[in-house]
Amino acid sequence: MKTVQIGINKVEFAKALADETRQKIMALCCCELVSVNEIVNKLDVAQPTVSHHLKILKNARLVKSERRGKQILYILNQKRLARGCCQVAEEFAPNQPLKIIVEVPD
Amino acid sequence: MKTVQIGINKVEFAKALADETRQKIMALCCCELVSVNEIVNKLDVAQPTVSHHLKILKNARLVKSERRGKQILYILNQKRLARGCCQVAEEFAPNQPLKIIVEVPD
DNA sequence: ATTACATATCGAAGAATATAAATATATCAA
DNA sequence: TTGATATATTTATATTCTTCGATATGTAAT
Repeated sequence: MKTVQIGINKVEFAKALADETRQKIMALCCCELVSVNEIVNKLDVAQPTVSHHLKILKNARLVKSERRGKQILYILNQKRLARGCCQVAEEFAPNQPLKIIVEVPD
Repeated sequence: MKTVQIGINKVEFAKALADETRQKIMALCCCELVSVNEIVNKLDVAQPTVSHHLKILKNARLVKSERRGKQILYILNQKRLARGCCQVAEEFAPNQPLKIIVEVPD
């Protein structure tokens, strides 16, 4: 059994979240595949800016992407986001009342 | 009935977490009251730097403080941290498998 | 091959942030 | 009140980050 990736860099994780524009992008792609242009059109920022933020999210593995024709579609990696949040909470708030997190298989 | 404070500013929350030094400080005061000097001595940063970071954490309500004599003691606000994490997860990862968070009263 | 379209990368400018030295404020002890 | 200690604030500097125009790369259609 190989171990692939243990944990998440909490600083990188938090930095990826720490921007208004990136949070807007995350909201847009949290639940469906969206193209870069769709994001550009819905936000008031230039295309290179969106690409830049997507790169940061990609490096933090918070989004996945796939090409469809000329477009590249992005979607949030919900699992990774949730794990990051849990990891931060467990690290810094270990005594919180009692938090039982159950992941039920499909 | 007065409403006091609904939710947490997710950008401010993430920004407060998005620094290596601040995460070290949070780790140091996550579970006990610590003085500024204790933090300074355990980290390799100057005292004004620590005060600066504590102020940011305080503004985000992620730490509480109280004076004891000449010292000011800080402690992480675990509840607020946990709520921030949950709020981020719920906002951006609403479809995560099945996450049951149960808070059991004392 | 050429053109059009979609996205990425480069480079520069400005804004925000982290850091620390110097100084101010507050508390305690003598 | 003076001196010592602890922390905060001010100020300056260096670094990092965000943004966008210009340009490059990649894909599809003709």
